[in-house]
Amino acid sequence: MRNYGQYCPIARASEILAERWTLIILRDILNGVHTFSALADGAPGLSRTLLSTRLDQLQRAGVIDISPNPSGRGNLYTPTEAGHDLGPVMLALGTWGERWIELAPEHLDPGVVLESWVRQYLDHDRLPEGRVVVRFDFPKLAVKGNQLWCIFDRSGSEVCRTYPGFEEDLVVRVDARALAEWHLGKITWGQGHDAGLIEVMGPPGLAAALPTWNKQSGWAHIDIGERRT
Amino acid sequence: MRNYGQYCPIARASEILAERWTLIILRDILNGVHTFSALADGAPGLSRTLLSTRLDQLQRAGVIDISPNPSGRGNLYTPTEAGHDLGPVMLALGTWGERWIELAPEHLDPGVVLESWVRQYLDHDRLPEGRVVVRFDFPKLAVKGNQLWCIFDRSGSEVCRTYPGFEEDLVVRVDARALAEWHLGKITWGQGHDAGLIEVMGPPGLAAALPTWNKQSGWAHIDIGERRT
DNA sequence: CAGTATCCCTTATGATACTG
DNA sequence: CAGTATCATAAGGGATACTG
Repeated sequence: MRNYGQYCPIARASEILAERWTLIILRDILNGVHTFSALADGAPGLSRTLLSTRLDQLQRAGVIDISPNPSGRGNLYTPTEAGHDLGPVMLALGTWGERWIELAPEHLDPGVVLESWVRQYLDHDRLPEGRVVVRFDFPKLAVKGNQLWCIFDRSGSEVCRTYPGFEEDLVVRVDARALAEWHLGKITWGQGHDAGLIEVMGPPGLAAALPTWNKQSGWAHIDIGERRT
Repeated sequence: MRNYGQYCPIARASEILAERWTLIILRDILNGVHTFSALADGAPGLSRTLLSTRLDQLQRAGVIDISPNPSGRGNLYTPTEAGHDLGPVMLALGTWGERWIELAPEHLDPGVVLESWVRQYLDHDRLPEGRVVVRFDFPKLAVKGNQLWCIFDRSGSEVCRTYPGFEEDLVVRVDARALAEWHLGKITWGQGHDAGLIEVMGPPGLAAALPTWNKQSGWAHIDIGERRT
């Protein structure tokens, strides 16, 4: 049953929002991700079929608009006013999640960690001129998938799962959890470094610059000290 | 895939909360509904099997406690501290739902409307001594299921789908939407009455008392005037 | 009564192939 | 590339029967 039959506002909202992937997609749209492919890239594990279905449902529910992309092909998926108004819901949900749901190994897909970095936390204005290619080694993982590349570029950065063909400027040996906690504002880069969880190899200037290319996470302020899980 | 693989707090929270029925069940538990049967009654359409599964998941996620019911048989399902802390999430979600999701006919199961009345909005302290039996006729509906009974009693009220065997003290002809909107604080009883959507037959004193047995809805203050759906 | 195990079916979803 | 239609499959969920 897709319908709860309840007039309660929580039930009405849940009919639309409490579906698999829906909130993830909406989070990204609200964060400025507006194209089909970019949404797909940000959610590995979500099939394009299902993404298409969800976007349809959100449009019919009046939460997003779908309009042809003026520049380039395809559509643009943008929040309606109702969609924008989901901000407080996202904030409440994320605040709760950060406080109460422990960061478990299954939350630490390194590809997602790097994608998030590039999409959410990277401050392109702080990047140096030109292209910086960084290889990330995740030593804790099985050999398959323990190496990823990031291409940092003011005009658009991206994550590659295979050698991108450009020479590596830096190599970073890093624990996926440390990287995630750094993004979340739980630890500083220096703390990760001192704990031996982050190690950067390459030109010292560039190595020192890497952690400065970031914006502050919106979740950093949440106090999980009170948590008793 | 049950897991999003994402460290983002919204994703972590969604893994647990964004499942079918989960928020409905949690809403009820947070509202003081603590037994299996009462939870099942409050969610027609939810099978006991699934309810059982969801309660299990919520316990494992640390959102509720399950403990033997000291009085009576069965268990008590109560919020943990993490569960209590969902209050703001529920509030944000309900506020959004009330503002943006129109009350459609499929939200107006009259059984649910009456159940909600009895469970959420009824102020037992204001009930008169003894038992008051009220039949509700929902004239807009097909013959099947258009009559329901409520037994109002200080020691516990309930909804019956068949004639409960007690003589009716009042008969109410009512539009399900009007009743729901009254509960939500969108209209007053008098407005519903004047619009011909609520009609009470029976002793005038009792008829006048009926709408005074209520508590104020928590959603009443939400301004949907700005909504543009 | 208060659940839970089992079985079976429906629905949801992923893979693939396809189209503008 | 940006999706969408089709189909096979897996997962989710309901009915029933069962247990303390």
